[in-house]
Amino acid sequence: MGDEIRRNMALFPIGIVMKLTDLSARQIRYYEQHELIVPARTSGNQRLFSFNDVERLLEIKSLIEKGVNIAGIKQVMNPVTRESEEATVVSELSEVKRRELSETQLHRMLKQQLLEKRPGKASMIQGQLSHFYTKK
DNA sequence: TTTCTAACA
DNA sequence: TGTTAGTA
Repeated sequence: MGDEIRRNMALFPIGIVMKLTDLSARQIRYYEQHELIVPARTSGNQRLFSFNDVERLLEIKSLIEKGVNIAGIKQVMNPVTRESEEATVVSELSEVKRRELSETQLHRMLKQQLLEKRPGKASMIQGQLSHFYTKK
């Protein structure tokens, strides 16, 4: 169960996540306000995202593109619980780790794990639920 | 330079 | 959501 920790390690600042997800900083922060994601924070109050955070953002992005609003996404996605706690626990360690890795190394790590570890999580219920929570 | 919060032409 | 202001 060590892979669980790796995926919840808070590693990247918002700038990297923006490029990785093609979401604006405004959107990322907005989704956080609605508790769709709960990234860790550095001692300087800067957000640090984990692989799970990025995956959740991609999932959110996908649903938004399908016309699902925040309320709908909240009901479709599992609420943030233990994941955020674990991310917080390792935030300090991660902050140090992050400085040991170059930006390009981080990009590699993410792309790899994101591409290989992606067994279609989309289920049928999402499409059906979107019918009720879609906002024209 | 990058990120943060708050606010609004 | 975009964007800007004033910081840290």
